[in-house]
Amino acid sequence: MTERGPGMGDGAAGRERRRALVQIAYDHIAARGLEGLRVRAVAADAGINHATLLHYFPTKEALIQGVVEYLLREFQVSRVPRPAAPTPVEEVRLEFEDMRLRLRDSPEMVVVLTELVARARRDPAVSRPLRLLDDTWRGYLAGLLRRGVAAGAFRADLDPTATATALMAQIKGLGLHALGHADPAEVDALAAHLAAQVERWLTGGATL
Amino acid sequence: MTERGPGMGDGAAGRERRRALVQIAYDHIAARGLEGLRVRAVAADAGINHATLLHYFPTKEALIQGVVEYLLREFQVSRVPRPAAPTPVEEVRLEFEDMRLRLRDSPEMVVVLTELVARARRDPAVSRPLRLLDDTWRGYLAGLLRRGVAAGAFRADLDPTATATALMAQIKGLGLHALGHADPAEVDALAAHLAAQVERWLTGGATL
Amino acid sequence: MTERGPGMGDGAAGRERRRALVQIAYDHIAARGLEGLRVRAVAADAGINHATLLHYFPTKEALIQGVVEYLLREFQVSRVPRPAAPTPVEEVRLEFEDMRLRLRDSPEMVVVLTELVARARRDPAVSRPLRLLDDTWRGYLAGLLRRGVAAGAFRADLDPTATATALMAQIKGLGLHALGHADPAEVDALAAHLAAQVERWLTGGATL
Amino acid sequence: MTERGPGMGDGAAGRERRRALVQIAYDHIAARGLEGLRVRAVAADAGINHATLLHYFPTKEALIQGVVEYLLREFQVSRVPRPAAPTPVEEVRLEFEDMRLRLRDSPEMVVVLTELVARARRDPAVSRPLRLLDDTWRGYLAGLLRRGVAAGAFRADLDPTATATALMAQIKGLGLHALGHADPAEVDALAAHLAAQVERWLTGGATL
DNA sequence: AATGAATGAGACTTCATTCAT
DNA sequence: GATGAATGAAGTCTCATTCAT
Repeated sequence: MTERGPGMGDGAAGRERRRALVQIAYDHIAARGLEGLRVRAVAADAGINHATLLHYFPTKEALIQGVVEYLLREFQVSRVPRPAAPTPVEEVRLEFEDMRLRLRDSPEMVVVLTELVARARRDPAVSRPLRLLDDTWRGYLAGLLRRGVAAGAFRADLDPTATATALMAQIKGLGLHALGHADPAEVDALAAHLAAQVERWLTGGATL
Repeated sequence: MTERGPGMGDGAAGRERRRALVQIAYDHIAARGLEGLRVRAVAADAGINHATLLHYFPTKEALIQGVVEYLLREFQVSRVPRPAAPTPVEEVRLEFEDMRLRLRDSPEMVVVLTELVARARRDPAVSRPLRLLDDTWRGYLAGLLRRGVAAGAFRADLDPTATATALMAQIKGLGLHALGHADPAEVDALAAHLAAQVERWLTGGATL
Repeated sequence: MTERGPGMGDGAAGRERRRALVQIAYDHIAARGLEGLRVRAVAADAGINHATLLHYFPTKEALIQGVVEYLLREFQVSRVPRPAAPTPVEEVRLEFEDMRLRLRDSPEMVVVLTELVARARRDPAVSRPLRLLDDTWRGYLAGLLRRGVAAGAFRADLDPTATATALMAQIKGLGLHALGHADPAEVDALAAHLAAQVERWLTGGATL
Repeated sequence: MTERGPGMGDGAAGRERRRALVQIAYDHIAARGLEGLRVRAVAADAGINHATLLHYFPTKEALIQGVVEYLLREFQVSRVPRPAAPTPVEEVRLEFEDMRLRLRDSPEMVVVLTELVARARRDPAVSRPLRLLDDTWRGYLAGLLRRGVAAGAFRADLDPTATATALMAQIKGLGLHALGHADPAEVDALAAHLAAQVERWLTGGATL
């Protein structure tokens, strides 16, 4: 995905160094924004010459690409482990819980993601993987909802895709709102509120 | 009298030119991001020397500050006109409608806002007015909800403040999601879906 | 001497304003050096628009010229009043006393003078009046010495002009040294020391 | 390893280039004053890009600092070689000779020094090393005078420190005066005159 | 693989000066 | 006489990138 010269950073040591550089760049973006990302500063933090960094990532854009990939991987990893046989309702609740825990334990993740979303509008190299992430996520949620409907846990007239989209928007809203309001208690309350509201919608009366 | 103090560029022509410059800067941010904002480019688009721009805004930050204020004003202005005696349910629905129309008619507004939210984390001069906007909005929504409860339109056990916060998060989520997904029909559907879900929550699920 | 447009600042009020501006410029040079002299800052301190300043001094150089003239005038004025019938020895001593008092009461004068001396090397408009000041001073001192020789107060074999030059160099050295060493007691001691040394030279034995 | 830290440009070639840049900056200051020092012009004269200069001196101030250090070194170097067993009288005379030769052979040194003295009032980074130079010089002179007194060459009632200070002031005065009066013969005469006067003071007027 | 040196494009800002009103 | 607007030249500094070693 990233441009990689032949033999460049392909050994085990090379891979490790690339990983370390991405991690540092990620931290820098979290702290100072994409706007404040400096190749020299990242290299300095890694204890290497900035020209050496460009051996691993031929360009600043390539480094940012690395961060995007890293972030997407982290998103998969940081999901709370699903219990063996969760109910559909439980599974939806865990989606909010995922975001709640991320906001509590690694808010930088949300910060960096927001930075990337802002840039995505001008940079297909960023928007493409981000959209891919969204599509994967929506697919997962829609499936989950469909299973819930089939199992009778959710209303029969539910539109799985539209509801999945709404779910995502609400979770994103939770993240965006938390970004501007540091109080963790408020964030937890908001997460609970949204989860409850969604639950009522999913399981609620037959009307629409 | 004093140099660079207030009072400079305060004549009618001066005010107008300041407004024009802010408008241009706003467009630039929408198109290229805060990161891509260039004093020279803004001045060039305004047909003036870039030093002249600094006559009106002594620093780039001041110009950005001007954009922030402009945006907040626009937010007030771009609300859909409320009917004479709307029902509480109608009023809530109009909140989603506001965002939907903004996303349709002036998506840059949401783009610029997202840029500012990202920067707000590092710049109190941006975060302060943004937080003020949020507080005002929440106050308005909470009042609206309270009136709805009093009028018997909403569930009696509603927590107005928490619900107002959730409402805001959902509307923000709508905006953020729309940023990444250009299809207007999908955005409209999402807005309708969220409004319906909220309505069910507010009214207790019986009415529609 | 300064360039002055017809009718510009020639009335009584105009002259007074010119004087005030020069005074402010003089203070600025004393505080921040010629290097730090700003037309706008001077105008601001005078409570006028910077463009108005340029009505009185069409250019920054003209303003500096004004300061040079002002300084030369001040130098005449700040001499200690001579007693009715001073002895030649007394008169020489008063030359050191003049510098000592200036260093004590208006050190800016010496500061500004040093700034001008430094610039004089590159600016004939400054070096010319400065050289004039020196010549006048030397003429005065040589005359004084000649009278002292004639009166038998000084050695007969004194070279008036060479000695006048040496006297000036020593007084300048006193000033320059004081610039770098703030302790007034040390400066006073130095002045006394130099005066004593000169006196011994002027009145001393017949040898050379 | 770290960016812009010490160790950059410390190879033999780096040291040499730094030296060359300082030399050029020194010449520029001599010719156009500190006020007229331009990073770009220095780089151009060195035949390098101005950004490359900032690779060696991260800031203009650092370059000036380099000039200060260079000047102080030059001052030590440019002293006339002392004869094996000079008399104290001879040693004092050589102090004036030092300044005379500098004024004749490298007047820029005095020019630059005057520029720095003027700036020292506003810049501790300049005033500190300058004061150090003065203190060293005074210490040397006081020791010299003390030895002369001990050897019976100078008056027994001499105050070594005060006299050392006076000596410095006179030599500075010689330099400052020479700055404004280009005629070398006059400068030589002045140096001789001051040396003779000082000598009479030191020896009590009897010897020569 | 790693480095230090070098570069060029460009950013923001400062400031004396000019001009129309 | 006075002002605010406007300008252009110039200045320092930043930064991603290239290159020789």
